Amino acid sequence: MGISERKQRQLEEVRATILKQSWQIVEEEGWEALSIRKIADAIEYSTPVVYKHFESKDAILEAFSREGYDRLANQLATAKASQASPDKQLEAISAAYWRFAQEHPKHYQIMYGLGIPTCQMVRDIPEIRQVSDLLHTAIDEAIKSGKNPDVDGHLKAKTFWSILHGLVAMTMISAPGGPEMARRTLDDAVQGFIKALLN
Amino acid sequence: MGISERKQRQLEEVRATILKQSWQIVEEEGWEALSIRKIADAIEYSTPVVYKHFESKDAILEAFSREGYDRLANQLATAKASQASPDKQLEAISAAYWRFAQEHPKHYQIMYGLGIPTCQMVRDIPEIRQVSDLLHTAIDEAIKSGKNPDVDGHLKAKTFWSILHGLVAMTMISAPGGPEMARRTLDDAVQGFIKALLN
DNA sequence: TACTTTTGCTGACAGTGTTAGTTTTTTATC
DNA sequence: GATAAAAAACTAACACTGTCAGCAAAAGTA
Repeated sequence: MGISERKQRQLEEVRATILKQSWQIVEEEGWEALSIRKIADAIEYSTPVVYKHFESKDAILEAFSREGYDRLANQLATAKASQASPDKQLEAISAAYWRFAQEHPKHYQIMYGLGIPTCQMVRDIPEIRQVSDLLHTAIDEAIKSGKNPDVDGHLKAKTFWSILHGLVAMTMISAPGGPEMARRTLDDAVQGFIKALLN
Repeated sequence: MGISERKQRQLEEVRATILKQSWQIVEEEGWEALSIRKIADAIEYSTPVVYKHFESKDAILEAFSREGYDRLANQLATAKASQASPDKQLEAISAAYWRFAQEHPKHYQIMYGLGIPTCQMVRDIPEIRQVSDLLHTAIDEAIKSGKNPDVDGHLKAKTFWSILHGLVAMTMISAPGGPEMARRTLDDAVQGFIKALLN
């Protein structure tokens, strides 16, 4: 009965090929150039085959969005683990966040809907929780280690995330002065935030 | 020879109607629902007429983007003028920035390409300079009034703008806890920023 | 081999931005 | 007022898009 297993394998193989070829199109021509027909052409199947694996084009975008959040969470986690003190951890996290956006701009764009029509419901993608939780715990730990342990961690986590995203987004849409200037801006903002956080 | 003047007037009238009807479509159905054919239908002309007034759909989007930056600049200017001390001015500016995004979310979306395919070249829209200049002078004045007059104004202005945009963008794409929570986050971040700015 | 199920393809629908070519309307001249 | 010239607007198409119903082909089962 290994026959249905082979079918299963082939099915997932096609699914993987769809994602792989889609990604190549996105990297080469950008998100707006990604179309179902182009995907079908690349995987050498007809268009309805794509719909056997993904309910809609939005579902494909969502898959990449999830993948992006997953990778981001991992990179933030290793960055956090690389440091001992909570304030150094926050610095490492912000650096990793920035690096992720620089190295995977296409991913970042769908994740945050920067200039491309995003799949709605970005919010309830479960992979986002990983990132959210990580930031929250990092902030909470930093607060505990600071001189003012009764600040609102939820509020501070939101602020932190907003600062990070704000700088990345502004850099992506205006992109002047190269990433050098933006990187210095990020460091400045994060330093100020941490200082205020720890009192 | 008032005949060509009347023509001119009629021409600009049609142009204004295009923008007006387009805006109504956007408000009612969102940016992704705005199409040339729908505009043509609304203004009761055929599609090529739209192209007599706007080179492309992107040009229409750009017009709204410019309008948005123009209004934002005005609102920030009056907010700034409402306060005397530089730190209060920064507070007023951030509040006005927030208010603009809340009251004109559709405008904000094209201006910063949040989830909609933006006209590229967002950066060299001249109206942006108004906003940019205003923020820079406000920051510079605050720096002069502070205890540390040799901090990098350009850097701080970028940070300030990024914080503002970051909070607005995060609120728009995730939109949890209502604007109440986000507003508190903004106040917190801005307070921290101003404190660090003035030393 | 005959039947059934799965799989994939063709072709269509309704929509998009954009433009070439043609018709209608308006203007100026006689 | 009729007529030729210029301006304006329209029709129809091209090349796309996401999506899906209906049909042909291949694969599995008996």
